[in-house]
Amino acid sequence: MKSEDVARLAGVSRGAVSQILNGRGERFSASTIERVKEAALELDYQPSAAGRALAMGSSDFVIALIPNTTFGGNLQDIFGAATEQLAEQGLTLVLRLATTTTAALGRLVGSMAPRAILSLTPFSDEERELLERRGVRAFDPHLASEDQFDREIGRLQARHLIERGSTRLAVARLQDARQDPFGQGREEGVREECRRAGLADPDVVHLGVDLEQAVAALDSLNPPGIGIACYNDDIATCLLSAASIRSLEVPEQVSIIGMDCTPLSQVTVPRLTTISYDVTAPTKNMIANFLSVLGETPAPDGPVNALELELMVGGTT
Amino acid sequence: MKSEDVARLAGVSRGAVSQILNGRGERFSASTIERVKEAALELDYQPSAAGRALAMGSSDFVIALIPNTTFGGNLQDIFGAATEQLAEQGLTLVLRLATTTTAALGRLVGSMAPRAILSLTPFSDEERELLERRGVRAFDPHLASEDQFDREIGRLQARHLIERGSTRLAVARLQDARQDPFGQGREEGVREECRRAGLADPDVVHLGVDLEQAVAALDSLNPPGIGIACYNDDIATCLLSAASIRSLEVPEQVSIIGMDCTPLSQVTVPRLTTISYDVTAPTKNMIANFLSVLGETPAPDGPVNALELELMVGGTT
DNA sequence: CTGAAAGCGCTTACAG
DNA sequence: CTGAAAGCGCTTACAG
Repeated sequence: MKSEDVARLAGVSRGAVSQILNGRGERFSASTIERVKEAALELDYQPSAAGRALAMGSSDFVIALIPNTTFGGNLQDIFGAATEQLAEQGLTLVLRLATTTTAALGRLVGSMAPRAILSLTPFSDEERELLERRGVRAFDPHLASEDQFDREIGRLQARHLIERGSTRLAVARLQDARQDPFGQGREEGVREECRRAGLADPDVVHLGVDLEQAVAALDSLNPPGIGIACYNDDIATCLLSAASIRSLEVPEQVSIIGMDCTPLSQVTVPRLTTISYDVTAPTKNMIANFLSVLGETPAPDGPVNALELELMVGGTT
Repeated sequence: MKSEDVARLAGVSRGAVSQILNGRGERFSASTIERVKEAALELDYQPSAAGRALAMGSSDFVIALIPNTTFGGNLQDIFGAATEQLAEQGLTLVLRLATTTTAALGRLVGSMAPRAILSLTPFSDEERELLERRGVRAFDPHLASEDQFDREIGRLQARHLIERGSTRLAVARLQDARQDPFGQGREEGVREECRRAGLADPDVVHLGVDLEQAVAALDSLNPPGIGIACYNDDIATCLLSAASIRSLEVPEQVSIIGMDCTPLSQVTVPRLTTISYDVTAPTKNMIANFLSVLGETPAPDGPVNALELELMVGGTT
């Protein structure tokens, strides 16, 4: 099914088909336009992505890079809508696992010639420079300052723990450094609040989702009398189990606050205190941003940098 | 950076560059081959995907369809290795959210002309037929019988509960039918084992990851004295919390078995009894299968249909 | 053993 | 208002 077939059925040239189907057909008569569109529909014509890309110098692909990190929302929530919005603009959203090296990213965009590339995590300077050099538009959640954002999360956790009476804080980070990209910023946020409140610097423990590790980590913090700001809800849940094993009362002897507000975090006993953060929001902003840059949609109205954090007070603080 | 640049630098024609870089350059002298390869490296030459696709009639893309369902493994585990294996064959693996309609699938393959399409869930007959008609190779985990597989899981859960002394069984499925594609088969597996053991048919409850629902569901099963086979570990964890809220002893008064062996399921108190299933295995099989069909790799040795289920006995049964 | 030419399906100036 | 032609970057018969 090529454009020639459509042209023949509609009784026009291939050029006309192209113009009309791409919305640049003002100069054709209404009846011609109608005929061509019907022919395309009739034949279920799908323009060849390769043909278009070659002629236009860049493909209709938009690449979304998926980071290694696990994160709150599931892909469907994040990219389901975007896939369709972009399809309406004639663009094809494809997902790729985040490349490990900048060189690999170069190969990817070199061969695909995507219209744009989106990333759920900020691009490095090196990547950004490469993409610019190759003329590929790059978009990332691009918070005012990613680091600032993580600090804010840490501060929020710490403030809440302190409000609830903790006088000794700790930070529980992930053992696997690859999964812990935000740990540093959050730790600093907690430290800041400790100082502001005149408390000692927080102890820091690293652990995975593992009960033995959690018990060891908890022991090392010398409970009772500790408030723990956790990297995520999974870690918080582990520590909650560890407290139960050590027969420590939560929140009286050990306070715990998580991050993400995962579904499971809300079914623990007691229910976990955590911070809810809508991952889909910044992504939606990113997509809206991208579409507006394409000039095909009005600019997004909401501020891109809003920190949509909500404290969910449960029974662990 | 086009093949012409490489040709010029190496002092050969574009055709020669193409042949040599694609491994069909036996007929050229070793020194020519060397020169061309060096020139390509030197210029960091990336063949245009569009150019290749147009000339060859099909692109180098391999599409992997990601289902809506949440499932055990994370994407990185499942597709990280595959991305690289395919890259070695010159193929580009891209991920797409599973299309909602067969028509959308048709548009996708129509425009992308992928070399093959993989799906984590079996293709429907309609989809399979469409893909065949379009000449796109389709691969799915393609278990001996998907349904058979789910039955086996249900049976395994039920047998274990019965072994452990449960004389009254129940099945806990997901409330959201879209997330519950395997529920029916598993329920039947449980029912089968009940009959075989001379027990009454299992009660069936539907719930989401929600504590209130879990408590209500548990109440409706008239504990104590019930063994519950759960759709997944999240549901099992919910019910475990519900039992705690109702002060029911686990496993003495309520037995619970999950499915998936998620990390969090192994840090509950008591630790959840569940079934571990390596999602990456069938996917690896699928990829190996695909590569062998490409004729570029020896056929996979392992049986594709092995049911890699392992009972993980914890403290809830 | 190597190069020149045609063609893949599309779009876009350009000529009528 | 419409069509014929050139060109996008590649591969593949084919001619030398």
